[in-house]
Amino acid sequence: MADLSRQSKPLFPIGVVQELTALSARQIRYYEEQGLIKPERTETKRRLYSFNDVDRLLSIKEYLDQGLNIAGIKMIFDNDLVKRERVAETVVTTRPELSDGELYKLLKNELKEAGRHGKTSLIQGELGRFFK
DNA sequence: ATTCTAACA
DNA sequence: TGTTAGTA
Repeated sequence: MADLSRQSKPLFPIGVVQELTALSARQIRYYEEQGLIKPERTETKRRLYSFNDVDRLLSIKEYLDQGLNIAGIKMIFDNDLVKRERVAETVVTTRPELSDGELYKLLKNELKEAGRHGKTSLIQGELGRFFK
């Protein structure tokens, strides 16, 4: 596990995230209050966002102008976590002959796709009607 | 120069 | 959500 730590490493300050996501600092901090993201803090309380946080913010923006509210987005993220765990469990129980290295490679790709865009399109449509 | 928290003519 | 005030 080397690629994972890179994506979750706290790197950029809110100013950079603002440009990367085209979101206002106010919005970025607000989504944090709502529990959608959890950036690290420096010794002096300044926020540091990871690659994953930025990716998350971009997803939030998409879901938002698709008509979902904070509650709906929370459910989608929670559901993504369940899906990731389910995928991992499935692979492990189905192919016990895989070496750790092979298993890791499979999981890394599966998790990346599931966490990104695509696997959520189904539930996305459902939640859209109840939380907009 | 930047970011942070809190608050609202 | 924007914006502004007073800091760190």
